[in-house]
Amino acid sequence: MLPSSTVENYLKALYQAEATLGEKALVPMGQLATAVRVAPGTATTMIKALAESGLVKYEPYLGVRLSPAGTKLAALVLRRHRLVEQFLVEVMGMSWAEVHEDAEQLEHVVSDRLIERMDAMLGHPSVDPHGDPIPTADGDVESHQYDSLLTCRLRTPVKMIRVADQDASFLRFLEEHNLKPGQSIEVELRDPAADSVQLRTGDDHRITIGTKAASKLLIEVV
Amino acid sequence: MLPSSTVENYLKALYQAEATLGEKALVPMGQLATAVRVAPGTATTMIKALAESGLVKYEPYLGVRLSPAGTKLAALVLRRHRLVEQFLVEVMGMSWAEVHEDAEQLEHVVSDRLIERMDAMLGHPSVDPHGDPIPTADGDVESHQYDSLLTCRLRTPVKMIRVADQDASFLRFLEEHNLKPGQSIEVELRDPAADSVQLRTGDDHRITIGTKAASKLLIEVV
DNA sequence: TCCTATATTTTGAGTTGTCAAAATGAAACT
DNA sequence: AGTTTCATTTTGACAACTCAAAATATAGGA
Ligand SMILES: [Mn+2]
Ligand SMILES: [Mn+2]
Ligand SMILES: [Mn+2]
Ligand SMILES: [Mn+2]
Repeated sequence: MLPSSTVENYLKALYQAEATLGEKALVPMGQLATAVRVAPGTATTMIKALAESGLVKYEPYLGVRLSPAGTKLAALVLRRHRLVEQFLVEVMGMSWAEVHEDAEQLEHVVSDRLIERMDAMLGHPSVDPHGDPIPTADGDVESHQYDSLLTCRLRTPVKMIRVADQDASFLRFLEEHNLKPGQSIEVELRDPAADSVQLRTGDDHRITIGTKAASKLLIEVV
Repeated sequence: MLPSSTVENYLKALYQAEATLGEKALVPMGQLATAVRVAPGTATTMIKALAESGLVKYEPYLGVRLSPAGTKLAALVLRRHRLVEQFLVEVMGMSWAEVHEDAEQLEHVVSDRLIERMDAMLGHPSVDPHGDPIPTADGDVESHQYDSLLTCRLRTPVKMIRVADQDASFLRFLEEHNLKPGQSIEVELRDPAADSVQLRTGDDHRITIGTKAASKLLIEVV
């Protein structure tokens, strides 16, 4: 049985939760329910079924973890999602702020044939428009641990790598200020009292953003 | 409530059945059930629900017909289907023989934004790769009545316009012999006893096909 | 240890879409 | 008119997914 879109969404949510929570941690049911926008009891029911079919390991009252099979399936959904996003931006000229919603649906219906065609047309990209890594067709991902503009050293040239947030208005804001993967940046000042971070971008613009926003902008020292 | 994929498939099937059956005729439940690949009783249940929501007119024991609202909805599904097919062929370089299956799924999830973007990239095409007309965004279609290679005059130059069959292996066969919309053709001979039709194509190839196949190739006198 | 706040599971129910098989209607043929 | 045939509808059931609200478990504080 090939997984329904619903199942794919649960698996993908778990995969992404595990990625931010750390490998060994169990994902709490509440968090999963929130992620897939469903009542807590609904998530419990679904997870028991997924455990039954071997896609997750379920520990009542503690949480869930993907099994190896579930992890692979989730990675393939993520591969489709990200390749579609990259395609919508690079080939169809859509804004990186608006591709997420479309990809959320398309990820469940694009065939292998189609997704591999997109991959080829894009020259086998390793990251999507937001800098998120694209899993291979076998489900392997290269996952780095990046610093953010909140944690990196001050007055040190860094390069933006990835945005860890899909919110459309946030992405539009970033686009307006040229804060996209590849951009060179320096953090000039952090003001904990003001909850703010002052940046200078490679094209010599100054912007001040909140610490929450800064933590979403992942970077690498040049 | 926006229609589910299931509802969209029923509406589209009705639309296409009405097109071949003739405007005023009711579509028999059996034919509809076959088209959407469902048991007869299932179609009855579904149609009663659609009648309830005003998308079809249902005459028990006689058949169904789309309401104006249902007709418009169906035309928009068909618009998405055909624009997607055209996109897959023209932009993604896929074969016209393999795009139907993908379009069958994509037609239910491509957003308005995305479909209009495709339409623009393709230069607002009026037909899809099989020569089927693409409805406008308001649901209007230009529907001609074409002769086929089975009904046209012998030894008279005609131009191929449309293939009235989506079967992949048939389409591959046609592709192999360059029998695509736009191709010039002449029917040299029809042999009712042999159930065959002999053709000469514009690029001077001779092919003999069955009458059933010939009836699927729609043409226009040059 | 007892109590309380919070997360999780259970229960009962509803929706959508489906089938197989029985019942029924319409039509066609003696 | 009576009977057979075929399409259609009805019935009863099930699978997948969901919710609200009640019941229960866990963990942290008193
Ligand atoms: Mn999704
Ligand atoms: Mn992304
Ligand atoms: Mn479809
Ligand atoms: Mn077509």
